Amino acid sequence: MRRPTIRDVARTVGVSAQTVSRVINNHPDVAPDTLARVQQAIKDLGYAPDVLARSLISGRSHTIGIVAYGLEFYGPSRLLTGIEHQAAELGYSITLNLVHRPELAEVKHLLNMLKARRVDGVIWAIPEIGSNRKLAREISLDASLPMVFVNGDPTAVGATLIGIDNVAIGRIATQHLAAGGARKVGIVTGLADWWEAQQRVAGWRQALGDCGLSVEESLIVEGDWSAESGRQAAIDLLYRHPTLDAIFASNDQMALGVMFAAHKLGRRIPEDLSIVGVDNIPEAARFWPSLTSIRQRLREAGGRAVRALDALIGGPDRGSHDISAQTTLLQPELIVRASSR
Amino acid sequence: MRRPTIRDVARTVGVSAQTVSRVINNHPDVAPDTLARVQQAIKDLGYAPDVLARSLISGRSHTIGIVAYGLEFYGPSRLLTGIEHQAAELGYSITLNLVHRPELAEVKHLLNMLKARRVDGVIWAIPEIGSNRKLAREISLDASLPMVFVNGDPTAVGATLIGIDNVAIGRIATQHLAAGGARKVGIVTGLADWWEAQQRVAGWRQALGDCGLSVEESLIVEGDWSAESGRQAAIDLLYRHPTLDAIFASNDQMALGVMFAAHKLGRRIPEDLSIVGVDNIPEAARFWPSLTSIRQRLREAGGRAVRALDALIGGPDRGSHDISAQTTLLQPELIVRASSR
DNA sequence: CTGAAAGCGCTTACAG
DNA sequence: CTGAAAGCGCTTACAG
Repeated sequence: MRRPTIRDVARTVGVSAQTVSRVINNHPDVAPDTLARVQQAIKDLGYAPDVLARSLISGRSHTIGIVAYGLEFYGPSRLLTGIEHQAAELGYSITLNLVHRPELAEVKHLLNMLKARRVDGVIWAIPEIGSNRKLAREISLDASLPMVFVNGDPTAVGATLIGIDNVAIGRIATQHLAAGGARKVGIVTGLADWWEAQQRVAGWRQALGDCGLSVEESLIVEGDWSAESGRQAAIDLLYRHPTLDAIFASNDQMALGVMFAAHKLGRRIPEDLSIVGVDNIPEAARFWPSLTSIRQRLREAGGRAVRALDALIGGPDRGSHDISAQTTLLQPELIVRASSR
Repeated sequence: MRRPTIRDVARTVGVSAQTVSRVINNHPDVAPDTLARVQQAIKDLGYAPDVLARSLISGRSHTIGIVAYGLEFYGPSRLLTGIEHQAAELGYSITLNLVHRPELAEVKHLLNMLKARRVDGVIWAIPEIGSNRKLAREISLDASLPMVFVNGDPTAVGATLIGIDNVAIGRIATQHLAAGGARKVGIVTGLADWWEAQQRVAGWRQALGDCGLSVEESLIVEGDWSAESGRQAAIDLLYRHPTLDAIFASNDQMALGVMFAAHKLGRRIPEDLSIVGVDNIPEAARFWPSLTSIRQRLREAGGRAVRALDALIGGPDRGSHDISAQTTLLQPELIVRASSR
């Protein structure tokens, strides 16, 4: 009942284990007759090489470690889907590590575990909070563990990073609102310590400046990415600025909450209040009214991250290509619907 | 620059590798002085045992394989989060395999890969379509690979399964609508070949019968779980049955689409049309109007699946407990909001 | 309390 | 074209 080993195959055919190994690995120089008999035996016995034993000797596990966060959100889910898809295509398995609080303490422990599992590389896809990335980067360099970051500060020295241009997200959304005639544009940000949230605010500032609109700090309210926080933020904003005619919500869930508040307060969308969200989740088209949003190419970002990591790992001819750290920023795209003028 | 091995530690201290192994594994019978010196050396060198080598010899990888689907949906994401959380707690790593089309062909390939990776067990969380589960079950028995199924037909012989009572979901939703005075209750189903979708329809039928309401086949429209399909289905239903006063949508996304259609057609919610969804996604509370929905305890289902698998695998004293196949059905819960009378 | 030997399942030079 | 030997990093009996 034990799984058959390479030795079992060898015994069946009457050759050495070495010969079977050659067949498995498509080495040349196997007599056609031997080849056929070995292949037959492999089929008969249902033999499959033990990946663990192979990894032990080759030093490569063909596994990549994913450190991710907040799978209950749309963005991270899409990203993971993209990662898994591309990884499977390149022959990697994925070890998933979900982080609940992206804090310092866990970083070292996480990477130690991944190293002990001999992952070939790591994709670091938790938000940049405090110096957790810096630490991860240091450890990866120390251990010469290939690592690719997803999102976060692209100016971090020496790190390979695949990201979305979050400043552009804020800018595009705000420009669109201004172009539609908005004079006073509020913003509901994501959690303030998230890099992405900060960048979107920066884009909002830029665009207001460019359009000659005033930037008041009271136009900024922090949300926590949830619909409920969007609702509360909208109530705050509209109370502070009765003449507010547009709100940029940093994700679609919060935009939903903003809409809810607007309905409740009797503001017509988009006549009285224009609203733009971020993510372009599939449901956004069926919000009432349908939501103008910004599409991020998260699946593609995930796929690119894997390809970049694969290049760092070295592929078949390991180390032959010296890939220097590089940053890729994908551009977001505006999807106009009924919630904005 | 190479990772230190057990031999490096041994050499540093001046003992045998065997002694170091005893320290790592907390075996008794190590002289206190030796113990201390070995532990010091382990720290100094930053030694961590190679999980691969350990697995090779122990036959246990402390890794479980997850076969999942549709991470971009809320349900599967939550489930995976629950699985990962409990797995980490029990010391398992997770290998994630996303399936794009849950069809026959991939089953064998998938399980072969997982077996080659020497996973200790598998959680099978893709929808039951056709006989994909039967095949998976057979292979797992053949290979004596512990396997736990999530959702799907609980009457399948001999399989350990953690599920949600989907018939109850349909029944609770429909009873609630009837209790609110609905006389004609339409249903927007999920994809027809999904077990969950079928069960919810069955619950809807049961409840209509119990309440003495008529079950007409034209009250059933198939959706594909998306908001857009919900919108179209609602238009169909309201066209066929102008007197329809309630719609049960098999998930919240489709419920959102139903609401969209109702707004568009000028039906007031809930005065003219009551609506109930399923999943109770966080956004449901901020749909306009806020959506009555059915909560499934998916995170808990994930956690339970891991614990059940751990029991099958055998824990520390492997095989000492003979866990016979068993089924657990979690009960759903109605969350009443403004979309239903 | 401690060590020498064998082996988990495979692959990599090295002979022939 | 094929095989005997050594070894990847660890653990498991077996001696002492």
